[in-house]
Amino acid sequence: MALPATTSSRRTGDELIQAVHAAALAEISENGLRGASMDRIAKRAGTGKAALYRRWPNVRALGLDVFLATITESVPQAFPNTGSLREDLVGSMKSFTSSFHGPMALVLRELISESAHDPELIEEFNRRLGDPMEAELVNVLQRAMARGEIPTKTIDPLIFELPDALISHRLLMRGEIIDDITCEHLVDNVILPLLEFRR
Amino acid sequence: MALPATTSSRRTGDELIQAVHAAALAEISENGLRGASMDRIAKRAGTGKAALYRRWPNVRALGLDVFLATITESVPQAFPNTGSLREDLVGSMKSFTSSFHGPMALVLRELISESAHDPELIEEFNRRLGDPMEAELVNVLQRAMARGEIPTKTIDPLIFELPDALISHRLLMRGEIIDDITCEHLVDNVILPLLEFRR
Amino acid sequence: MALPATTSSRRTGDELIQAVHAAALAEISENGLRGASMDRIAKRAGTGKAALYRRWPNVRALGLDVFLATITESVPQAFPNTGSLREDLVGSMKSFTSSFHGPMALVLRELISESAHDPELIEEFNRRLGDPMEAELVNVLQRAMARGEIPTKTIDPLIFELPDALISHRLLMRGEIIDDITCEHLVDNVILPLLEFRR
Amino acid sequence: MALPATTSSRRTGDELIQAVHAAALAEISENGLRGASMDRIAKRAGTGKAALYRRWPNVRALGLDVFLATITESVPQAFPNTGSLREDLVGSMKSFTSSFHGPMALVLRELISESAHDPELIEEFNRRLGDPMEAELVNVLQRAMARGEIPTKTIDPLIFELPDALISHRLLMRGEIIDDITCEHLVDNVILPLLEFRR
DNA sequence: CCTTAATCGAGACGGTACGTCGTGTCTTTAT
DNA sequence: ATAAAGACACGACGTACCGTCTCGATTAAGG
Repeated sequence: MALPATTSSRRTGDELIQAVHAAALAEISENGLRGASMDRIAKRAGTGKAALYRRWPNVRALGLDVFLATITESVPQAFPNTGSLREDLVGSMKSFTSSFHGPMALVLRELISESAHDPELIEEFNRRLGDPMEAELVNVLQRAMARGEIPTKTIDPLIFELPDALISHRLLMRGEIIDDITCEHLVDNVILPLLEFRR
Repeated sequence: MALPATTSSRRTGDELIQAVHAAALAEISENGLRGASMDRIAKRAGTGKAALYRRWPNVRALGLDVFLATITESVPQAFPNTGSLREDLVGSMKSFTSSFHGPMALVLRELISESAHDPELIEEFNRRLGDPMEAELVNVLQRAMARGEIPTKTIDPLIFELPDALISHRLLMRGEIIDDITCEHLVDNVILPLLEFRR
Repeated sequence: MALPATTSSRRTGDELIQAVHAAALAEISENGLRGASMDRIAKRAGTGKAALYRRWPNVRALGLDVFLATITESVPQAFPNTGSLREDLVGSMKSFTSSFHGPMALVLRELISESAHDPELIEEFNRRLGDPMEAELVNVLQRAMARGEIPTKTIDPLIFELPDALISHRLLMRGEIIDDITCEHLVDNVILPLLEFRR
Repeated sequence: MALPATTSSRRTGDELIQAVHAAALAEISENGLRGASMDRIAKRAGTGKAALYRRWPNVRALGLDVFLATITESVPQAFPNTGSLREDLVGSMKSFTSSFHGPMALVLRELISESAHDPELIEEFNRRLGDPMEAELVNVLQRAMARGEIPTKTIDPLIFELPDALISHRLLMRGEIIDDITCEHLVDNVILPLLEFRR
């Protein structure tokens, strides 16, 4: 019958990591990334602290790992290709923001907050989420240029920053992920005008 | 008779607060707002922890107080009135950003970071710095409307958020206050176009 | 109509002392002499700490004062003179021990306990309670010698110590004042035999 | 191969306890049990407060532990058996009292003093020192009865209390352990007469 | 297959900071 | 001058975490 043989009392590798992820997620949801303690996560996961510190240097790194593991499941790696710049942009923003349900938004908030004290966290975050997304965005824009929706010229990098900045600002200050209406509003009234979008 | 006061061995009210502010500033500069400890601030200020906790509930509140006390000295309460919207905007942004020298920028960074865990901090911050600045900005824009530089219509509040969002984003992610050139860039390529500025 | 004129908001001298005594007694009953705090006593008495420290150097001294003020009201200053050594001894012991009701016994217990750290407390205690009692005891014994109940010779001072030692020992270890039966037992089976009492 | 162990940088169990005992003894000798602080004991022992609180709930319990550990090394567990009741009694009292050198006497004083606030301390004290000694004393008396030195009848328990009471009374009030001469005096003029000792 | 090395669970260790409380002194305001 | 109120400087309290380390038990790998 090939049962997975978890009769054992000790867990190893992936099995353990799953348990820790679950424990960390619970702990962070309850106490925030800031209030989470390695002690409690270990207790919750039914393991010792050493097993945690062997894999993650501190709570932040663990938190980021859990966050990204959870998010990258639900965030589509490729942005939509609708044939319309507006739809591509709105769609990708919506799909990004909508992937943060309740607790995940708060975890993201705390990760952003912790960025101020942890350059490695920023780096890892960009490497695993920011950079891929930026690359996709570039594709979206290049397709729009090819279609003639926007002028073929270098795009002011400042414009790239605006959505990120706005999302993190709202999240930090109000604790809310921007909703779908705000996404459309941002695209229609800020991004597209600045890109000299026509039609 | 003009005796120089302060013959006393114990400090009272304002005198003590000055000492604490200085101590807290030093401590925060060295260890960050996050790494600052009430113990050490008290020791530095030559007082006891009780005197601190009597006035501030935690390090964040103290940090904010010190920050605002320092900043509100150097930030001009009224924005410039040059007769030109562009000059008004660029001038006020520059004067705002340039008031954060070295350590102050880092303190601001940490305050923004801590905002994620402390709604009262946000409130106090807005009350003492954000709101007055927004009011001034409204004046600037009304003057520009009167002069006919921008259309007389309600301005999308999203636009108000962009500078704040950008400043805090850059500060969190890169630890830098945006420089004068970026200020001009932001005004010329983002704000003014979105305001439908003519001439 | 000669009302006692406590219309004033400030109390003076004796009036204040009465209030402090009452407050201290309440505080000590609740928290023990050890757990009593000047802060709370002042608060209870509706006065400031300065008024307390102006009169008593510390909680122990105040406690002793309250204790003696209360006790010396109820302890008869002179021992009985019944014409019988046994009756004199039993009577004086009983009248002494029976003057400690509930809370007072605990206060005495704590005073004895604090004696270990406060020589002045011992001194004051002896001066105001121990010495007078010893003097009375000497009278009792001299009368007995005159009546021929015990030999006319110097009495071993060790015997004087036994009742005190026993009372304090029982109080410290068990928290109880010795009862009337034990008083009689002590006199009949220890003190009188050692005094070579006849008949 | 007989390696000398203890190459480690961290101490474990017994090793740590030894260090703490030494530190506590030093601290108590300097500041008294009352003035001793967990902070300082930890500092002296080169450990953290947590390691102390993990084992002892407060300074008193630690003090008692140190005291008993030190005393039970030097106090002979079995009383002498000289064939003479007087010698047995005097010998055992002397050997008991003489085991308190300088600082130890003061520690005992403070422990007795603290007994007033800590029933568990009394219990532990009796369990580890008082009860064994009483058992030995019973043996001494039974041997004396067998030899016919004292009448074979139940002994008034009050008599058992007298030495303890006297020792603790002297210690509390004068800070002194009774000396050898007083021991003999007590045995010859109080204990033996009350036991109806003959010869 | 059996040893050897690694990892697991548990928790102690040496530290640091927390926020509260109590002390005894000192200042302020008002009687 | 002294009462009431409470701030001040100090330092101990007992708790919670941190990140490291130790320890025996268990398991996986490799010769």
